[in-house]
Amino acid sequence: MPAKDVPDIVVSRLPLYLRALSFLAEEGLQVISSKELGHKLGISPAQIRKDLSHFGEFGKQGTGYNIQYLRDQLRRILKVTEEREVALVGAGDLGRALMHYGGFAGRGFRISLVFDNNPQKIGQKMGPFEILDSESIETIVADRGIEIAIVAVPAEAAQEVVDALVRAGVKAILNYAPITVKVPEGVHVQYIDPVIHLQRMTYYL
Amino acid sequence: MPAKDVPDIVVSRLPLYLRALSFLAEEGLQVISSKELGHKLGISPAQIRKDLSHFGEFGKQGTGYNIQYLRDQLRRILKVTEEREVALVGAGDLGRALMHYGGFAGRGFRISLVFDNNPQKIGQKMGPFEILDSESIETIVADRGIEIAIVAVPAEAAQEVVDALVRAGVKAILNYAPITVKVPEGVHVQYIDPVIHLQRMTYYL
DNA sequence: TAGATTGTTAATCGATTAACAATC
DNA sequence: TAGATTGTTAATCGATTAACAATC
Repeated sequence: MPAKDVPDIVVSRLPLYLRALSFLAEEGLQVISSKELGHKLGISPAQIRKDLSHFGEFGKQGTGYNIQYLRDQLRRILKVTEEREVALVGAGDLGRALMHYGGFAGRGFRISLVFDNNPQKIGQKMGPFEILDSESIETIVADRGIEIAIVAVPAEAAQEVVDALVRAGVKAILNYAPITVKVPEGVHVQYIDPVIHLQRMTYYL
Repeated sequence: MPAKDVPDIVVSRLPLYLRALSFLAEEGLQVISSKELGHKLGISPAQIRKDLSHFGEFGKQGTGYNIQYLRDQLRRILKVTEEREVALVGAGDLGRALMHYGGFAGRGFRISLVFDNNPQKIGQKMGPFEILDSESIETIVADRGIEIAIVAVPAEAAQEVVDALVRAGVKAILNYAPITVKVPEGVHVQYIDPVIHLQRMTYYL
């Protein structure tokens, strides 16, 4: 359904547009131009128009973009119109923080399973969920048809967890472990490592 | 000291090289070629060589790169040879997780101040630190000469916190709040929003 | 020496920007 | 209508890759 040859870098900006538009819609605003939106995001107006043009015509000459309409279109393009179930692996401090994070709701995601390999933790409650044994990732995640997972385990355990998730049919993994993991073609991985982000700035100090 | 015109995108990859090399050094390996390193990181060998060539000649023909040596050079280039003090703003679940995160030590950073604006929390202990009043960011961070901060507060409070940090002289901000913030020229911001990363993958599902 | 791999140049590829006709 | 802004084309800019002489 989506155009087959949209550059990844264009896709990577769409969530930023969506986030800004959702905020503007909450503020009750109706319309925004590429110029104004670009100013808010630090992106050129031409780039915003070009990015959106890969998916259709969403604006109106002389006026700009209807905020609610464009937001809804972006949700559709990014396939986050419904909340998708997410499996969380790792019930440490980070896992707990993610569990309690209020920012998933309304943006397309809902954590609905939590796994850990620590016998002390398995069977205990974290938030509304019972912590499940990591050994059961493959069967339970597959049964539930979950396609998205968040990995919040130590580096040493990450590849093994990712392998289990892949076998369970997961296609999108957000990896907090500070290691590059191997996945087969067709499985997507995004990385969050705060130290990497910090080191990207210290160069300029 | 660093070459003035190294592209940002090149700088952004250096921390990934450093992370991989540190891991390889811990494993006790001595030497690696651009081909092998590229394979581990999913980056072309030519790109690794080109990236490094912006900063000097670190390899040896026919052999590759001495792992410890290149690691040390990257630490120097990225200015993470010493541990730098980091101010953390936000003592919620995420702030606590960051506080307890063991991954900063040895990679150039050490959280050394924690702020929050909640009177219930101010004065309490979190980890080894007393939680300080956000009102005092400007004076305390400036006094300590801290240049790096992590913002882990709700979106509504983020711009205000960032403004205070900038006034305190902070030059590098890692922002976990789901909002694009305005900063003056010369102040660097990196963003971590798990939902953005997840939405970058749902497009492909 | 033969084999391997670097550092670098030139070619290719792709992304961003500028400009403007179309049009609301 | 006059003014504003889109969608798109073409030009520019920049990044990646291929190729290879140098050399360990």
